[in-house]
Amino acid sequence: MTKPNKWQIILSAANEVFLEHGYEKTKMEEIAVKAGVGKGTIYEYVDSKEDLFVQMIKTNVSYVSHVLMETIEQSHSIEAFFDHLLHNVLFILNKHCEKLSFVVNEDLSGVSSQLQEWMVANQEKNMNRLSVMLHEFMDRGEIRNVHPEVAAWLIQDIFRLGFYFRIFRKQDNIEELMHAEIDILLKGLKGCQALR
Amino acid sequence: MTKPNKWQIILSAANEVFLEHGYEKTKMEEIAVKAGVGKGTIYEYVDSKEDLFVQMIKTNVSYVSHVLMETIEQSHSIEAFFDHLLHNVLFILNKHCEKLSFVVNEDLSGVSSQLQEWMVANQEKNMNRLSVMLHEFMDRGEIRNVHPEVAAWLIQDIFRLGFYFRIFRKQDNIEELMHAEIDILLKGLKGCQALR
Amino acid sequence: MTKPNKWQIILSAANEVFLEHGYEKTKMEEIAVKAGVGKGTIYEYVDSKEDLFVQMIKTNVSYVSHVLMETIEQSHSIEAFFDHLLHNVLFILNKHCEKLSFVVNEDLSGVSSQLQEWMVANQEKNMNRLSVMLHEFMDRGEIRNVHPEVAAWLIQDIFRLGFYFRIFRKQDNIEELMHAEIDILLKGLKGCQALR
Amino acid sequence: MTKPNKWQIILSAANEVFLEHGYEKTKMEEIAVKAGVGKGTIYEYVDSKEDLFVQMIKTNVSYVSHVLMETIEQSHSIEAFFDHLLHNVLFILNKHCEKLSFVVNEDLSGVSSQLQEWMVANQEKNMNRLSVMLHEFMDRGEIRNVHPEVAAWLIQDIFRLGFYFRIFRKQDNIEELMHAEIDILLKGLKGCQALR
DNA sequence: GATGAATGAGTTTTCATTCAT
DNA sequence: GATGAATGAAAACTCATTCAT
Repeated sequence: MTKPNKWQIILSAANEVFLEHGYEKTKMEEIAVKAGVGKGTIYEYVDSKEDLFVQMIKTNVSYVSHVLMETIEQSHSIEAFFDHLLHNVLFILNKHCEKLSFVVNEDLSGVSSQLQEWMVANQEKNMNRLSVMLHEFMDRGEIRNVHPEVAAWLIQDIFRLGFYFRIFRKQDNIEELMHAEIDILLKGLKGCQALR
Repeated sequence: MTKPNKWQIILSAANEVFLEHGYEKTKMEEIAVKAGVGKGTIYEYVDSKEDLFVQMIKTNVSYVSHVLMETIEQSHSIEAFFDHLLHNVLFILNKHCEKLSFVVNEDLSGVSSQLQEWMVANQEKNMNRLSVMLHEFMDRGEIRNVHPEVAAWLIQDIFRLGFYFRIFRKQDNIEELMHAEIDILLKGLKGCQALR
Repeated sequence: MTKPNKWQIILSAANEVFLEHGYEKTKMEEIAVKAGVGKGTIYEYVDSKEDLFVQMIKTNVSYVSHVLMETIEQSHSIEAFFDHLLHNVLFILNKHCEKLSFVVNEDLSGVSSQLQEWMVANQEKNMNRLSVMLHEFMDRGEIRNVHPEVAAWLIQDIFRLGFYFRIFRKQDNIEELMHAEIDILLKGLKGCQALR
Repeated sequence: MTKPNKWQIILSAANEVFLEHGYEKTKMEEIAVKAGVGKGTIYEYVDSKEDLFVQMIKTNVSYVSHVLMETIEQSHSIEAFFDHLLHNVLFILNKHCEKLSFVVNEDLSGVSSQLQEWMVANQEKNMNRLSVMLHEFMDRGEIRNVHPEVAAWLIQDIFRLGFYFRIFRKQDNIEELMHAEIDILLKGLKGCQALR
C-alpha cells in the first residue's frame, strides 16, 4: 500500500504516450520519464516494448468489451438495450475517449499479428454474445428475423460512430448522432412491428 | 509502350509491401526489390518514404471514392443504389481487396497528420454527396426522415463490413452478409413504407 | 579518478581522426573505434558529427588563444614578448602540433558557417588584445608607429610559420626559422630605434 | 570556334560551385546545370569529381604563381618589387578574389593528398624564386642579411593578408593594410639602411 | 559525342535493450 | 530491486558514376 502499484503507473504512462505518438514513434525513454521510473525498471514488468503495448491494448479493449457485456446483461428488451448502450458509450466517450481510441481506430497488424488475432477473436466473442441476445429477441418476436452477426456488427458500429465523430470530426452532438443511428437500426431490426 | 511505366510498378510494389508490414516496418529496400529497381530509383519519383506512402494511399482512397460517386450517379432509387453498391463493392473486394484495405483499416495519424486530415476531408466529401442523395430520396418520400449524415455513415459501413469480414475473418459469404446489412438498413431507412 | 573521463577520450580520438582525414571523410565509426566506445556512446555527449567537430575545434583554438594571452600578460617589452612567444609556440609545436594544426590551416566554411564566424571573432579578439599591447609599446616609444592591426596579424604569422613548416615541410629547424622571422619583424617594428 | 570551348565552360562552372559549397558539399549535378551540359558530359573531360577539383585548383594556383613570377621579373629593386606586388595583388583581389580564395584558405588534405603535395611543392617553388631574388638584393646590399626563406614566406603573407581581410573581415581598405604590412616588412628587411 | 535515368555503396543517427553498479 | 550509461543493429537517404539510347 505504501507503493502505489508501480505497474499501474507504468501502464498508465504507456497508454498516454502510445496514444500521443503511435507505437513506432513512441520511445521507452518517454514512458519511463512520464512514469517517473528508470528505463530499466519497465523491463522488470514486461519483456519488450511490444509486450508493453499488447498489455495496454488488451486492458483497454477488455474494458470496452466488459461494458458491452454488462449492457447486455442489464437489458431485457431491445429498446432497453439501446438505451443502456447509448448511456454507457457516452460515459466512455466522456471519461476515456482518448485513452480508448485504439479500440476502434488503430490497425495493429503492423505491431503484432498475435495482437491482431486477439483483437479479432475478442471482436468475435462480442459479436457472438450479441448474436445470442439478438436470437432471444427474435425468438420472442421483439425483432424480425435478421442476420444476427450482421446485426451485431451494426450494433458495434455505435462505438465506431461515437469515436470517429468525437476524435476526427471533433463534433459535440455525439448523443444526437447516436440517437439517429439507433433510430435507423431499431427500425431496421423491428421492421413494421415498430408500429404495433 | 516501350516503357512499362516504372512509376506504376513502384507504386504497386509499395502497395503490396506497405500492406503486408504496415508503414513503419516497411523498408524501402524491400519495395525496391519487389519493384525490381534500385533503391535510388524510387527517390527519382518521390521525396521520401512518407511521400511514397501518402501517394499510394491517396491513389487507392480516391479510387474507392470514385466508385462510390459513380454508384450514386447511376442510381435513381434507394433500392437501385443499394443494388449497384452491392455489385460495385463486391467487384472491388474481388479485384482489389488486399490493395485497398488501407481505405478502411489503417489509422494514419502516426504517419502523417496531413494525410489523416486529407482522409477525413475525403470521407466528409463522400458523406456530403451521400447526404445530398438521401435528401432527394427523402424529398421524394422514398425513405422516411432520417439524419442524413448518420445514414451516410451507415451506408459507408457496407465497405467496412465487406473489408473486415474478407480480410480479418476470411469469410467467403460476403455477398450474403452485405445483403443482410442492406436489408436492415433499407428497412431502417424506409420504415413501414416498406409495406406499401 | 575511477572514470578516466570518457568525454576526454572521445574528444581526443575525434581530434586525431578529424585531423587525419578532414571533416567530411571522417566516419563516426572510426572515432568510436579509436576511442574504444560504441558509436552510440558518442551521441551521449554530442548532438551530431558537426557538433563534435565544432567542440573539438573550439577547445583547441581556445587553448592557443589562451597561450597567446598569457604570453602578452607576462611581457613588458617587445623583446620579452617575442622571447616568450617563441618559447610558447615551440612548446605547443612539440607537444600538440598535430592536434592543433586546424587552428591555422583548415577552412571551416564548408563545415559550419557558425564555427567560421566564431573563428573569425576569436581571431579578431586576439588581434585586438595584441593591438592594445602594441599601442602601449608605441606610447612608450619602444616601437615606432605602425598599423597595430597589421602588426598583430604579422605576430600571429609566427604561429602560421611554425605549423606550416612543421606539418607540411616536415622541417626540424623551426626554432631557427622563427628566430629569423622575429628578427625581421622586430626590425620592422622598431625601425632604427634598433640601433639605439 | 563555333563551340566556345566546352572544357572552359565546365571549369568555370566548377570553380563557381566548388567555391560556393566546398568540395564535399558540391554536387556534380549542380556543376553540370551551371555549365549547361549533361552530367555525363563532364566525364568526357575528367575522370572523377576529385580530378575536376584538382584541375580547377591547379589552374587557379598556377595563375597566382604566374603573377608572382612576373612581378619578380619586372622588379629590379626591393621597393619596386613591393610596388608591383601591391598593384598586382590588388588587381587579383578585385577581379578574381572569390575565385582564388582557395589558393590561401582551403585545407586540401582531406580532398587529395596528391594535390596537397602539389600545393606544397608549388609553394616551395615560389619561395625558391623569391629567395633567389632576395639573395640578389642582399648581394647588392639593398637589404640586410635575412633568412631568405623566411623573408619569402613573409612576402607571400601579403597575399594571405589581402584575402583574409577581404573575404572574412569584409574590409575595404585592403590597400591601406597592405601598405602598412609592406612598411613593416621593408623596414624589417632593410634595417637601418632605411635611413640612408 | 552527349545525355540523364538508374544505380547501390556508404554514412549518420536512433533507440530498444542490457548489465554493472 | 532500481537505475541509466553504454551499446550496435538497422534504415533512410544521397550522389558519384555508368551506360543504353
